[in-house]
Amino acid sequence: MAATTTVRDRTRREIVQQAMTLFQRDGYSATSLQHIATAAGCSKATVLYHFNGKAAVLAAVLEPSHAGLAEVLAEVSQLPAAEAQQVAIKRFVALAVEFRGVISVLQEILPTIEEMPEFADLIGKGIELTVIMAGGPDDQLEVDLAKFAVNGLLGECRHPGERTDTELQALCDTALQRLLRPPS
Amino acid sequence: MAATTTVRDRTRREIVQQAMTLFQRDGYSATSLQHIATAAGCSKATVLYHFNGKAAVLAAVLEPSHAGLAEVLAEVSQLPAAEAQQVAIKRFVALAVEFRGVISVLQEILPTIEEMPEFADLIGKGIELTVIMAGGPDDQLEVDLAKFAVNGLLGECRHPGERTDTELQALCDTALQRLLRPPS
DNA sequence: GTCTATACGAAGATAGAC
DNA sequence: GTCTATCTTCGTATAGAC
Repeated sequence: MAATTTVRDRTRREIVQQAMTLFQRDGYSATSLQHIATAAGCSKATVLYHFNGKAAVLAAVLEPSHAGLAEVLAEVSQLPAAEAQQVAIKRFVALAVEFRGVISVLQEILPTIEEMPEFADLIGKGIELTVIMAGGPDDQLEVDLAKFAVNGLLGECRHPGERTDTELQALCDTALQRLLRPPS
Repeated sequence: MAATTTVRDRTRREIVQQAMTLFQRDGYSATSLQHIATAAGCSKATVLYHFNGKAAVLAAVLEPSHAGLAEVLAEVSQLPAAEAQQVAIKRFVALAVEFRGVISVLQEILPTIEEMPEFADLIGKGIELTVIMAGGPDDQLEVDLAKFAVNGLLGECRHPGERTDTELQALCDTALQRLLRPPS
């Protein structure tokens, strides 16, 4: 009941794939369900049969990065605090570079995220990892600086093509090293 | 022909005032012309008589911060490079704190800014000041870190009410001091 | 000069035929 | 599962009252 590729699955995947491309190129709000449907070769109603609204399409687009974040968080949570911080920073930068294409979409919807319960868990996990990168929740200044670093990093991940993955990684590493200090 | 407060001026100001409140509370794209008109006590068409579209309303909302940015830029441009950097950082943080309320709106529209010529100058001036904060255009790494810092700062200016202006200023000062180094 | 009334195309979303 | 037809609301535009 699992490994067979149904028509349903193929259509779904095509919609997600085309939506991801359009969201990255034109932005989330500038991309209509009609655009997605046309690119995927189906009708608007078909998109809404597979996904419970435009936000659900976005949730599907973000799912791989969500899963990656959850995996990093689970791994880091089992380490002692001092070690966890360094590993979290390294893993987070790698994650941001890997999914840099969809990060601009995340930035765009952030102001209106409150009314999108689809993304509450994604945002929550992001905050959890941010606290770990700050070396724990005790030093409020370091937590704030970690949030500052995350915002800077997300902003830098936009502008696709301006930088190679290697260059982006180097820049983010430098910035986070300057910003985040281990607790003394 | 100048100092008299016409009905026109009063209506215009009311529209801008209400639009600012709604943009900050609900986001730019989630705020309709109808919402603005109702809050301002007039009709949708009246809003469009005074402003040439929704983007023009936003431009009016952002005008004070735009003017502040232009003033800082003009002032800093006349200083020698080494001194300009420090002054630019100080002034930019103060500017961000002063206009923290509208910054989330700026962040929201950034992905679609290309199709909004109304804001080309605002964005351009922001980039100019960023380069100055980096200590000049020569060291690409420092320029990138300055952009990184600006993104982090803009992100922190959201969440109204979480921090006082003083706390926000202290945080941004610390972050920019850690991130940006004077050229050696 | 300032506003109300009305109309148009496109958006997200739903109902129902096949 | 996929479609056409339809609904509501959006941003935008214009005609015309005062």
